[in-house]
Amino acid sequence: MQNNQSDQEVSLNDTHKKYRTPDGYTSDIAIFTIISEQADMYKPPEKNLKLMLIQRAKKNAEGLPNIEASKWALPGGFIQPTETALEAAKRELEEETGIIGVHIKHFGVYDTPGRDSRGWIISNAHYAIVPEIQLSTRRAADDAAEVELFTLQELEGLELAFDHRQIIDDAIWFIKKDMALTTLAKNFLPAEFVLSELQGVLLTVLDDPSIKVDSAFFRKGPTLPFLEKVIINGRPKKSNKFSKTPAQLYRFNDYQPFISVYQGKF
Amino acid sequence: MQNNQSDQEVSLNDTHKKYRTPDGYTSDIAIFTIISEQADMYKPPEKNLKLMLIQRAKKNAEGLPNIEASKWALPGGFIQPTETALEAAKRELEEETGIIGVHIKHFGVYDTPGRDSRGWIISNAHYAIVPEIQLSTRRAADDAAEVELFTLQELEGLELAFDHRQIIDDAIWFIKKDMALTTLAKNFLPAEFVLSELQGVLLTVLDDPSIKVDSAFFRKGPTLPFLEKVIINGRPKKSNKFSKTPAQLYRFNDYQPFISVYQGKF
DNA sequence: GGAATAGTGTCTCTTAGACACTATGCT
DNA sequence: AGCATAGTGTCTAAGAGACACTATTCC
Repeated sequence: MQNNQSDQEVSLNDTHKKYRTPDGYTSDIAIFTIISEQADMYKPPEKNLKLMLIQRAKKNAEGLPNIEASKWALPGGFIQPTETALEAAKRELEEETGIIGVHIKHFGVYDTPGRDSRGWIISNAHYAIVPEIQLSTRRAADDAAEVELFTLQELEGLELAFDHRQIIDDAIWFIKKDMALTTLAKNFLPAEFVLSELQGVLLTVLDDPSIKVDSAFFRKGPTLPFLEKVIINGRPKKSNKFSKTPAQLYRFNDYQPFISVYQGKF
Repeated sequence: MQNNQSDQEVSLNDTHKKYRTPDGYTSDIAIFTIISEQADMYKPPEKNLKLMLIQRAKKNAEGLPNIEASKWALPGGFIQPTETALEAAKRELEEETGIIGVHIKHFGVYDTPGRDSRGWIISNAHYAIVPEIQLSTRRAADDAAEVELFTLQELEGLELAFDHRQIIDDAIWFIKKDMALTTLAKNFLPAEFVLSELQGVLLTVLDDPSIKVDSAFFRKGPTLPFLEKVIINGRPKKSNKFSKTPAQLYRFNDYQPFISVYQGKF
């Protein structure tokens, strides 16, 4: 940080004669949510993965034409010297949506020379997972013209700012990988959920018989080491939220799965 | 980059009044190799994962006391505006060891305020995998007092500079994960190799019955979708390098495995 | 022949997945 | 009763892992 001028500082300044410093250090966030569209009562809803983007203003604060104006972009902003990129992402997520306490993960650095025509600007990319309720209520409050949720299909045709196409593609790849290999799915689910909910979340992103086929998934589910049945007063807790027949509620525990390609199936 | 002074540049400079820019943007590399110690002829050698570190000089170029002097550190240096962090890592790896064309992967950003007492310095961390021959020959040529290879055990007691303890711990974690989930192992092996070689590489980092137990590993090996037998003139190509009985040679193909915790074993 | 690594034959136990069936509770 | 979802019983095929065995080659 910018503290005492020791002789180390001098030697750093010396170094600076040879090495330029970046013109900006920013943090961008791909905010994902899964929107459930409840078709009927007692029916598992249609689930779709959506990404939140903002549309860049035509003019900047000084009334001058904005760069990459009216294109869609990831929310983000400059990182301050008193915070890490991840903290900046959390702060910006709160500023943008009012949401705190959700899962945010750093997944990459984008520093290709020329990626931003304004200068040498480095972006740390994160993805965040937000429960849909928090996001949709907030969205209504906000200026709806500028903030929008897009399905992965809708993203195809969109004009995106800077190298955000690449960042978004990478984000989607990371979210798929983490969904398959970690208990990331828990961030899309309430604390207690039913197996068909978990299945629905996984299917928004993964396409695998072991998930798609009910007989396989419902048999495997109860044995997964990172899931446990919710028991209350010694009796299994059940729910009717998506079916007439009461379904067992599950929750994630703290088990972190670790698997290997030299062992599994393909 | 530092090009024309357009009005975008002005607006950026405006922004700079509110947002400071970093004092340095660096790239660090954890250079790993697996050292084989051949006990006898016709015997699979002892393999050990080692990490290359450099010892920081007591004094800097101007003869002043160096910061974090005589502690061990990851090789690295400042990134230039004309290159990405990954390109800088490649360049620095070449400067440090003369090695080009090996596997380098970015795995994290370290930007906690105060991590470097000289200022706001951001480090991009990479790991690189280097075949041992290239590294050991080069090491002899270099100033051997400053560059050394350490086993993971030897790292425990070492005094490390800056936050490099954390970076190294993370690097080891990433290398384990990538070894288990991708075909990373190929970067530690010659193009054509024998199953026991692959097994030896995996065992330097992973501890799993499916790898450790010969009967499981040698049976699974030939069926792994990312491996193929080397066939020459319609005949399987075999080698005696580690055994009296000729052993089948394998190579990696381009298949990228993708597995899921909702399907496999634990 | 002895020794050491490579690889297979066979058995057991577990699991994925297919398919049919039962259970529950709303309308 | 009809219907939709939840979940189980049972079978088959495949795979993991244990164990014992064979194969190859050098000494």
